[in-house]
Amino acid sequence: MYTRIRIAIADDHEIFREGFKLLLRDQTEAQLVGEAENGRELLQLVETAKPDVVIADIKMPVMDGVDACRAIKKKFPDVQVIALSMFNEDSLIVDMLEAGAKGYLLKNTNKPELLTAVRTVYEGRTYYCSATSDKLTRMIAESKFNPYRNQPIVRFTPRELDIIKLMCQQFTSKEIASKLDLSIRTVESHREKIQEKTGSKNAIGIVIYAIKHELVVL
Amino acid sequence: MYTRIRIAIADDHEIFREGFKLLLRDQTEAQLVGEAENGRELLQLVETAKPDVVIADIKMPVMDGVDACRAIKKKFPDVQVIALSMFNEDSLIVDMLEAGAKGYLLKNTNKPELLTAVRTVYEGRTYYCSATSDKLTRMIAESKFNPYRNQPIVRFTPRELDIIKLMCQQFTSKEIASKLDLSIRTVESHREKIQEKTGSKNAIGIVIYAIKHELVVL
DNA sequence: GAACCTATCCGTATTAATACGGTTGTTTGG
DNA sequence: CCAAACAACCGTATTAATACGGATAGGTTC
Repeated sequence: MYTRIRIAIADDHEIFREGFKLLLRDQTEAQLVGEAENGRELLQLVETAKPDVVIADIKMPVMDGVDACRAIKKKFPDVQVIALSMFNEDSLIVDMLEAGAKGYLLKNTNKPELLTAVRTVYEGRTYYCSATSDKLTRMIAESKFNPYRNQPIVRFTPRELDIIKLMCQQFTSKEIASKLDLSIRTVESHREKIQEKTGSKNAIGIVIYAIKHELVVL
Repeated sequence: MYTRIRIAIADDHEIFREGFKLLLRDQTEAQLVGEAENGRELLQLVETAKPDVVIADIKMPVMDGVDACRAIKKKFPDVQVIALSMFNEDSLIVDMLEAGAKGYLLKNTNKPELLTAVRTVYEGRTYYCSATSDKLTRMIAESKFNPYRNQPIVRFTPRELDIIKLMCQQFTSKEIASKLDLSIRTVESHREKIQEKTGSKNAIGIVIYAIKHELVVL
């Protein structure tokens, strides 16, 4: 093998980028050709460094991994994207695959798996870590994910985000209503809407969703 | 400077260990002399590799960072410990400092900060990242942390852990009672107790506590 | 401009969560 | 061995959260 696979990495945490750098040392199959702190930087990087494979965190400031992936696949369809995430979450997986990612890794991955993933997507196939693979199987089995009908895209209104954040601070609907100068019922309506959007059963589900999707900082 | 500071690192995630490895390369001040996946391994490592400074994750399988730190400080009082955590959480900070840690870093640290922390604790002083430092200031200001009176150690009974885990799965008290074959009231009593122990206002507080303290896996 | 969508808002009824109070049995430290 | 502490359990009363239903205003599409 005389051409090494060119890799670019995007993650807002330096420690993760460094971790990947080291995982990619001392082997001849792939080489790191650039790193980015967010989606926008990643786009420039793809343009200049011409990587074969991009490993991108899903949650990043400025531009997240989903949008970056979409933009990359539009402009450079031959660049393969591997999504990187803390959580093995249904909607995150679907979002990234929908955006064109060909791989999905959790952040507790290791060197052999990383190289396998890189090699696999470079060869045009898909690679999912075992937990994600299991999730996908279950999603299809439960028909939660129907490939013929697009999954609704969850987006929150400013008011909904206000309420999610305050909920995560353990404020009751009454307290939130008072803070935002609304009727309690209005706050409760928003909560119902959020519950529906997140597929939650109750407030706890909303909070867990918010944490997994980094809508709030712990 | 002819003696480099000897560092050992303990974290159950390979990617973090690799990240730290790389952060410690290309500089002459410190050198990594060993790595461990959990507290027990770390203890052996300290014995054999004789590090000056240990950087330890708080949450690890087999033996956590708090217990490992305590054991290290007991047997090797000259070894300085820097705690490493995802969260800037009051009780985690207090636990580690109580166990004898001289530094506290969040996992989104960077190379200069890491080296500063290592250098500082090596010189016998303490280093807290700015967020932790702020927390400590606030804790003292609010007298939440009274250095003359030990903070109560929070431990959960098996039943309480059962209930915490089921709560995080969005089960209601009624459902939990049914699953565990208890009265609803019993479950509710446990919840009250947990709320008290965690200093939470409601169920949401319990869930956030559980996530921060890794009592549950997301 | 009519039909549609959606964010924001709110009332009523039901169910769940919480506050306060208490019993029993076990473990533990003096 | 006794007192104290605590785990596990439950009843009653109050407050909060949720289900179901609907109103209004602003923007978009056809």
